[in-house]
Order: sequence, then structure tokens, then C-alpha cells
Amino acid sequence: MLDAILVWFRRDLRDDDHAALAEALRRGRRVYCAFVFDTAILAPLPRSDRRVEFIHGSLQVLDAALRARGAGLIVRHADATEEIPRLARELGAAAVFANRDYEPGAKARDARVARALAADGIGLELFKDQAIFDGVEVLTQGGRPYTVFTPYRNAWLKRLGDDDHRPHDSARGELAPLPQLPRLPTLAELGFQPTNLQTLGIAPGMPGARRLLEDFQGRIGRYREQRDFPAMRGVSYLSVHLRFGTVSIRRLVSAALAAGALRARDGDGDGDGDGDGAACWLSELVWRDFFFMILDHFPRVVGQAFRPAFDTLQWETDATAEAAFAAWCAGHTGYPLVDAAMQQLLHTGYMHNRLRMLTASFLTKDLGIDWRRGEAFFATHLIDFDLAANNGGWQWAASTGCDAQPYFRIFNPVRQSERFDPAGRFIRRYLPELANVPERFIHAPWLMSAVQQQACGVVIGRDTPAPVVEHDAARRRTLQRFAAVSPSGAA
DNA sequence: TCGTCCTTATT
DNA sequence: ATAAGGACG
Repeated sequence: MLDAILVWFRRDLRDDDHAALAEALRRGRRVYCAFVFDTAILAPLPRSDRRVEFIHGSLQVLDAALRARGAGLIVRHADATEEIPRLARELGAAAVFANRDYEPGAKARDARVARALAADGIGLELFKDQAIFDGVEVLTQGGRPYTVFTPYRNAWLKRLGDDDHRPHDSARGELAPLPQLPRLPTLAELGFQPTNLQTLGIAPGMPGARRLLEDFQGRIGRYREQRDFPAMRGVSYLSVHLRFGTVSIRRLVSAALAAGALRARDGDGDGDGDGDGAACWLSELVWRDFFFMILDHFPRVVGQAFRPAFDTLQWETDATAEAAFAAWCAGHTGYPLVDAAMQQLLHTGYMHNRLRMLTASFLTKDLGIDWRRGEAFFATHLIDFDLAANNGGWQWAASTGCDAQPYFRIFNPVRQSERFDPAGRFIRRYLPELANVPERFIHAPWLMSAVQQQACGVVIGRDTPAPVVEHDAARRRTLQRFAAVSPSGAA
């Protein structure tokens, strides 16, 4: 039994099913809870950032929940590497508990904090909370980390037992009273302006997550059929909550299992029997563990291709490419679904996953632009931005990643549009200027004759951009680009 | 060693 | 119908 323990919240903004808090309540006589708005993280952000507002809102909920248990959340605005050791000393804590983070920057920060604490004889203990399995829990028979998803998923599913998704008992138990009642800094005090988060209907905190999960539980059975259509409400929209830990991964896995995930054949079976949707969704949660694991074991993927040979790819950098990159960022490529997707990102901070694949493929394969630039753009705009998943997804799309898929996998932006937004509903939602384009031209409006353009009042180059690139020619260039660095050396 | 497989592909 | 090459067992 320890006298006092400080629980350091980071991306786990809830008080239920919280590994570090549960362990602290078990082992500490006095338990304190703290969150630090880390100046090292906030400083480079734009002054209006949906994520900061989401965190702020989630902390208000968490603070209220903790107050009901005897003490509020201590919230500071400082450099966490200095503030956490200072706070631990002030509170007379014997240890600091937190949940493990797999990002290289976070690992380095935690190591610094551990050193500073150790100087005062205070321990730092980290717990598995973000992932179902981490570290060396799922390895190949050869004892190495998996680098291909499907075998990893098979091993993951085989290993999964009831204990692996049982909630941690952290929602009950008294917290130590604080000498002075903490007050949450306002958003303005943190130096940030409000965003359109409320207008978007994004509710932060545990109740926001609970509502979304309840809603999704009514749709999970149809997830497999509906998830690829951005115009439909087919996905869970829980990504931002998973990112900030306002719901636990164990609760979501339990929900998938309760919906029959293990009764179905597998995650992408063709049947539509009981549990297929849940199995498919569970697969997505396994992807999340997979990318955490990849980042943990192969931190070089931050900034480098998973397969080093692909670091020699010659990406386009000339003035034409720069203009194309600017067009992609602004959603002005002339390819309606690509542009609608970028508008969704810019206006809401969210992008449907099918469209993340499409826009990533378009940037890397059609425009020939370095995947890292797209990765960085998503990192600044996505409210659910997660380094591991974003990097993994971009490397997958760019064919530089761990999944040994054909390098010639190139999405056709018009085909994707026809398949996944057949009536152009999503396109028209985000590109109202195309509202009157006939359905048969909505995926490639430039194919309209001058007369047809006049008829619907959409003139290419005036009301909507001409396509920045011709897909067929771009595809051939991409094949050449990759042939030049084929791992076998063949040209 | 070798056969099988590889998330969402393409023409 | 297609297309490498590597991971995995």
C-alpha cells in the first residue's frame, strides 16, 4: 500500500474502466488526479483547434465526475515534464500512475518525467489501457512482431479471452480531498478560440461517447454493408472518443462481442449472417492495436517508409506539383469526391475512412506527392488524429508500408466515386455548386459537353475546377516511379 | 522449404 | 485476367 498516488491523465479522459486509476485506487491510501495542458504540445497548434476544445469539454465532464467522488481534477497549463514532478512533490505522492502511450515523443517525455521523479524517490508506473494487446503479447511463432495485418488479427483473435476486455474497476472509490478546490482554465485562458464543435453536434466527454455507442449498437449489424458509403450513417463516429479515451477500447470490444463478432466467420466474410457487421467492426479495432504495435516496435515509421527501399522514391516537387498540392489541400482538384472529402475534413475535422484512403491514394498515386505531406496535413486537421493510425494508413495508401500489397494498387478516383457515392449524395452535400450536375456526370463533370455544362449551369473552369491531373497518365507515371525502386532492383 | 496469402485494387 | 515480392506457417 502506498500513501499517495498521483494519477496522470493524458489521452484517457474518463473515470470508468481506467487502468491507472483502478490500480491507484487499489494501491494508494490517497489518490489524486491531474491533467496537464502541455505547453510543448499546445504551442505549435493553431489558435482555433477542435481537439483542444474537445479535450477541454471532456475535462469538464471528467472533473464533475471526480468531484462527485470527493475531489476534482487538478488541471495545469505548463510543460508536463516539469509540472508532473512538481505536482507529485507538492502532493507528497509516492508514485505517479499513468496509462502507457506508444508514440515516440510520448515515450521520450515519459522517460524524462520518470527520471525527474526518480530524483525525488518517486516512481512512475505505466499501465496498458489504450490497447487490448501491446508490447510482446502478440508475436509470430518466430517471436517477432507481426508486420502483416491478417496473420496479426488471427493471432489477436485467438488470444482474446474474457479477461482481456473486462473493465477495470475505477468508477467507484473515494478520491483524496484537495487543499484548494481546483478550477479548470477556460479555453480563452489557454489561448484558444472556440470552434464549430458544438454546431457540428460533436459532444465531448463520456456522455458524448456513450450516446454514440448506443446509437451505433443499433446499426452495428449493418456495419459491413454500409461502412464504405460516406453518404450513409454507416460507421460508429467513435474515433475521436477513442482518440481521447472518453470511452475505453475494452468497452468497444465488449460491444462488438455482444453483437456477435465471434459468431461470424471472420471480419470480412461475405455473408450477412448474425454478427458479420460486428466482426467487421472488431477488425477495425484490431487495426488500431496493430498500428499501435507497429509504432511501438518500429518508431522509425515516423518520417520514414516502413520498407526503407521506398524512401528513395522520387516524389514530384516541381511547380506543377506544388500547385497540385495546394489544390488537394483546398479541395480544388476537380475530382468531385476527392474535393468533397477534403471539404468534409476542412469543415468538420473528420473524414470518412473510405475517403481517407481515396484522398491519400489521390495525393500519392495521382499527384505523385510524398505521403508525409499528406500525413502532416491530416495531422493538423483531423479531430481524431492519432499518430499510429494516421501514419499506418498513409503508408498503406502510399504502398510504402508494412502490408506487402501490390505497389501498383492505385485507386481510380472516378471508379471509387461511382462505387461508393453512386448518386453523388455525398458530393452534393459538400460541393453544393455541383447540385445540378446530372447524376451520370457527377463523378466526372469535365466529360460534359459545353452545351451540357450550360444546361446545368456548371461550367468547368468557372464554377468548378478542371481536373488537376489526368488519371490514366498519372497512373502510368506512378508505375514508373515505383518500378525505379522495386525492392528486387528490377527497373 | 515451399505453398498460400496479402483490408478495402485495377483494366 | 491481372501483378511482385515478402511474410507467415
